[in-house]
Amino acid sequence: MRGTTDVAPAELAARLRVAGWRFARRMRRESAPGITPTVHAALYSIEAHGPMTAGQLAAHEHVQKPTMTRTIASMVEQGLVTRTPDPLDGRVTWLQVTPEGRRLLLRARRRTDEFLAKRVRDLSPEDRAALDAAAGILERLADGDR
Amino acid sequence: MRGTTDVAPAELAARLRVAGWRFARRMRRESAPGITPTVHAALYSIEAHGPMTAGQLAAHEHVQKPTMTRTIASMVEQGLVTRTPDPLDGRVTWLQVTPEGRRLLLRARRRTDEFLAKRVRDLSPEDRAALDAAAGILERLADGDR
DNA sequence: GGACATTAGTTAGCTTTGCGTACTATCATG
DNA sequence: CATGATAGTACGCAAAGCTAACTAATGTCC
Repeated sequence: MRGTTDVAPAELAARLRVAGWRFARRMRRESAPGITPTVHAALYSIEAHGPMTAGQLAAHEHVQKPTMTRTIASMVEQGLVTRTPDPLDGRVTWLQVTPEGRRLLLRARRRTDEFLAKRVRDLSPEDRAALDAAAGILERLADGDR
Repeated sequence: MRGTTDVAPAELAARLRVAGWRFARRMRRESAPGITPTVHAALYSIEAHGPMTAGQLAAHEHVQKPTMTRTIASMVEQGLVTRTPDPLDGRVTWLQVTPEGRRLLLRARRRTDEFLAKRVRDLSPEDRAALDAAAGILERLADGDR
């Protein structure tokens, strides 16, 4: 990647914003029936992280607690996660993915493949490597607190 | 970029979905007051493209026409774009960015800078190059029709 | 040990932004 | 001129974010 002319931050920022927004919109349209992107992301986090509290999950997803409350309610209603009250601290409840939830996650992943992975597969290895790097950088950009 | 171990499409897809979604969420949170991301994107497109019809704009943004109708109504109400009926075809109206709209676009861009470009500036040139490449690839991924 | 602050989570209500269906107005074509 | 296609709108629904205000539980401090 030597010899690349350096990129102007402001323009890159503008392009990123547009590209990212459009990408997210498309992802919503292509998401599997029965699982919205928000639920998908939350479920994914719980599975990856192990048992979490609602507050931890909200912080991790960078979302306000009331927003997460609703997402969790929806997941519980669908039987995707269980709430278990903490025996020591009566304020907190722990969230865990059910087998049902794990199944849905797998199914959704397969469904995403139909759309996204197919296209990813059509990219050159170089492009894939660029995207792979970008995914990490994007997350850092999105997550910072400042 | 030789020597990079090749990336598994399915996993890259999963990471991309999560990263993209989170990034978009963050962009919404950081968007300038007085301009929502959707309006921002639409305005940006009209300015970049020159005069467009509502249908063209909807297609370009990959959004249904009714959705775009509402976005346009909001922009017209705020004085950001003007509607001019086509003199030959009574069904179509042409959209143009007003000076007001251009001003807002500039302001929003500066505002985005406060958040995004600052972080972009902190990246290494290599990371910036990766993101630059990724922005284009992401758009291609999001835009395809298949 | 009781008053007060802090923390986890919920409830309620608002906004944005997507969708689909169904409609109107205009144009094109046989 | 009737019939069909096309541009755009109206309307209602759902997802997903926010803030403000609340409840319940826990901590703290005199």
